[in-house]
Amino acid sequence: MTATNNSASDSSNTLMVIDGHSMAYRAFFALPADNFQTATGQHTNAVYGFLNMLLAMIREQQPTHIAVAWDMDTPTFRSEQYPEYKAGRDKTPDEFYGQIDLIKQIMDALNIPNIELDGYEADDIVATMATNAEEAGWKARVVSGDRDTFQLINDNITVLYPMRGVSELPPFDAATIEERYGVSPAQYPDLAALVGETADNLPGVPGVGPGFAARWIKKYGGLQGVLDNIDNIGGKKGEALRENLEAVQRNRELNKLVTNLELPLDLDETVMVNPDRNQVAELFDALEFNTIRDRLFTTFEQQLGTTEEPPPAEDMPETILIDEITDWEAFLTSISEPVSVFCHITPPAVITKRKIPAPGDYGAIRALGFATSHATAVLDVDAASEELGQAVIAFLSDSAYAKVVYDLKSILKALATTASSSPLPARPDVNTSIVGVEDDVLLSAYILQPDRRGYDLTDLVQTYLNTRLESIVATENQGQLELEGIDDDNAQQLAQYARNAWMIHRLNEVMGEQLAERDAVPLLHDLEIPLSIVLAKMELIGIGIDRERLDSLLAGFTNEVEKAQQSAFASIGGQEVNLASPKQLQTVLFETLDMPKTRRTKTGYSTDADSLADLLEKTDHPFLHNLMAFRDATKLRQTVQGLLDSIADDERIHTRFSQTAAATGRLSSLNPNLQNIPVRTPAGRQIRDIFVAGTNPRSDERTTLLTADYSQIEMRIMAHMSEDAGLIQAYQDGEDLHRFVGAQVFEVEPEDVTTSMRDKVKAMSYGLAYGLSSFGLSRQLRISVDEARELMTSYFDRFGAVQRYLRNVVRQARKDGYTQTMLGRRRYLPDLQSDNRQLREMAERAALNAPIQGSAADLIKKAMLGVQDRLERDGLYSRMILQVHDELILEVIDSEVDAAEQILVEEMSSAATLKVPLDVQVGKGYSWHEAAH
DNA sequence: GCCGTTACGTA
DNA sequence: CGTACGTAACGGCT
Repeated sequence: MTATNNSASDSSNTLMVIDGHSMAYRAFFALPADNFQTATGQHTNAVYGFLNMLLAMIREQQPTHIAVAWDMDTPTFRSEQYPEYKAGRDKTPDEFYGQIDLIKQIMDALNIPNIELDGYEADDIVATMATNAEEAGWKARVVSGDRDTFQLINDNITVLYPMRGVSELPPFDAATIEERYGVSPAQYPDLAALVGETADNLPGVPGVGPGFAARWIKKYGGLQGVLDNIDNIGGKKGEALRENLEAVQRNRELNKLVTNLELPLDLDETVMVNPDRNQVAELFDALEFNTIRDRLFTTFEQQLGTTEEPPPAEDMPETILIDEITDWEAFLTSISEPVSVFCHITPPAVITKRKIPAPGDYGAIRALGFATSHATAVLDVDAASEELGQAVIAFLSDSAYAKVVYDLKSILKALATTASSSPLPARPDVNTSIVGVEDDVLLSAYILQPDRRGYDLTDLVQTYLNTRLESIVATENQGQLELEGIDDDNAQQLAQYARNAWMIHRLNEVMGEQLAERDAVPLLHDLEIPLSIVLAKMELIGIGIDRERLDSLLAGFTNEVEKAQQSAFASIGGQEVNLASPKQLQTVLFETLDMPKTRRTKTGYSTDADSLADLLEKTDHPFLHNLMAFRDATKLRQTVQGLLDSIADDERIHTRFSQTAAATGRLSSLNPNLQNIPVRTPAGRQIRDIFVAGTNPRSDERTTLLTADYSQIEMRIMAHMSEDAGLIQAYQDGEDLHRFVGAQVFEVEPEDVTTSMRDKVKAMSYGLAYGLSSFGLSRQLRISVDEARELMTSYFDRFGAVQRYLRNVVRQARKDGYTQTMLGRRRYLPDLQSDNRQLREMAERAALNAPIQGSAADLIKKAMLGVQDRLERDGLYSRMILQVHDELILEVIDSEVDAAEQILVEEMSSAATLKVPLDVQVGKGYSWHEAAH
């Protein structure tokens, strides 16, 4: 965007210049600070109010140019002339702290200049700019809560003055001033000088208000006239005027705004341009601003004349439409480098009632875009001949052609299930459907930035290429199909797919370089990409479900919910409240029943399980017991209902493993989440019992579930990384770790370690990797903070290397800016440098945990590749179906149980060679519950 | 309908 | 005032 249409003489230009501090301060008092706080305690009410005001002003005033003027902390000519100037003001509230700086950062991101000038106030900058604008033949709009700016008003300059907080900013023109004060704008400072300005600590003439002052000014034509006739003014007020003559003259000098400052930038440089979306997104993420984000972009787009034209694909080679086999052959022969392939996958059907994708539906590939550095092409699958379809399939499975894709796993799944009637018939063999994938830019982005929130192609293009992809087509990671910004014309849609392929091509170039720089290429090539293929298989296979038992569980839990609810109502005298509403519960517990207050939350007092347990101890009220039973039962019912809704047509559940969700490198599971199926309570374990061994398509044999989990993987990784001799010895000797540690810490013989001792050191050991504090430990163990502190001290006395390691992890992370796992997976933690203590300490705990949790994730991912490879190479029919962080679940046919078990143990325990053994425990059974050991 | 909050399941 | 996740319900907002 250039300023070509905004030359300095253009009379259609409107400059909006804002007195930043004045507006921020108004916004601060207009919105409750308590309601605008980030998780880390930074207040944002002034920032939010300011932005809202800014957007409203852009919409209403439609400026072509914007600038924000700021006061500096340094003395001004006014304070030098009159030291009491602005003295005696109330102290700025603590909650205001930091908000000015945030606003300035946002202005930077919006490419709106922040202007400040040593020795002058924002007002003077505002005055100079408005005057300059007028001289250039522009209009000017001054946004300020300082009435001194009224003196600037004329035909071309209007002041927008905040009323009712910052929600209304009516324009003040000459008529408004005349009407309100009875003087012209030019005379307003005369009036103000007589009346005085409390806010600036400028007393005027006692007893003289705006009314009298206006009358004098009218009569004598201005302050000068008043002073010339000072002896003709009678009465007490005349007397007072004569006595305060100096103050009035001083006031008039001080409230005169400077209009001829040397500014650090030209008017033209305030032209509105597009915001830096990345910077805005980053700031808004930190500020937890979500709804205002779109409003901001829309406002800017509308004001700037809608669309940013430049197609994101500068330098993009011309696109050819492939609709004949000869086109395809010509395209192929021209290729001498990896081909970027974009697959347009129709989104799966959605169950409208619950807004979830239909279980087991992975969509179909309807179009493909292709790109290399010198060619782009697009192919409409529906319009393709069978011959052309076959040619594409051959290309995809040909390892001679290297490929770059976005979201390999989704493509493999769609390809595996596309209807056989399509020119692109189903390619159920995930091993061969696409071969030669050199990069999946989705996975590359994850490795480069594992704590991003979204990895939509649009977002990646924005971040890495700094361009916009107007609309792109949905895949698994994007959610929905929307083609905004282009018309229905099929050709245009197809062109978009080619552009997407081109973007993938360019992303690959940029990201490939970054990955190479940080030696992360093996992590992509040898771990994440092959894992994507394994995960695609696991998702396609799914896990067997005993629907009948699940149905009866639902009935049982529903019944329990009902019973608990009735008892709960009965125990509070028949009052019917919504037990699922924390708000209503608060009323019952803390008002009706007048129970002691619990932990504070944002909206009142906590009613979580811990708090209820505390209350039960204190009050022994039956309502609490019933409420807890209700909570338990609803949670279980909800889990069961969720599972029932996710059963696919093959009577199995196909969870989706997200490979890009967890910042530490772990997988996550969704739709449904099979990584949080209950296991601790008997009722919960009933749910594990409905996950069963199902039928194997290649065998008539009976099947069994085999589970294998790493024993204390994170503790072992800590022992390995810290090289703590005691811990390593204990693991090598195969001792009961917690008993061993307990014996050391409490200085008793291992056989004399009591359950209570063991529990304490166990909690401590587990807590270590999370950055547990003595306070946290005391809470968890329900012991005093002193006792917890003693426990920690004697723990670290015995295992000093662990403490040194943990400290060192944080220190190194602070130095490097990131942590690293055993396979070199990085997590960047900029907050380690934050001034905000809460933020910084959170980052420190994350730094502590990330290498441990992340290395464990690395290990099991590596093990999964090993297990899958062995199963296939050994020709087994058994299949890996689930991963739950430190556990793998296989569905094996009975004749392969021993072989599969051996593979699991071997591959999992050899995933890495540590200074301690990697113990793997295996269990088998018909159900997941039975297979637990 | 969207979104933040609260609550709770897992490793 | 212990890390990492996903899901669901409520209730205020648009």
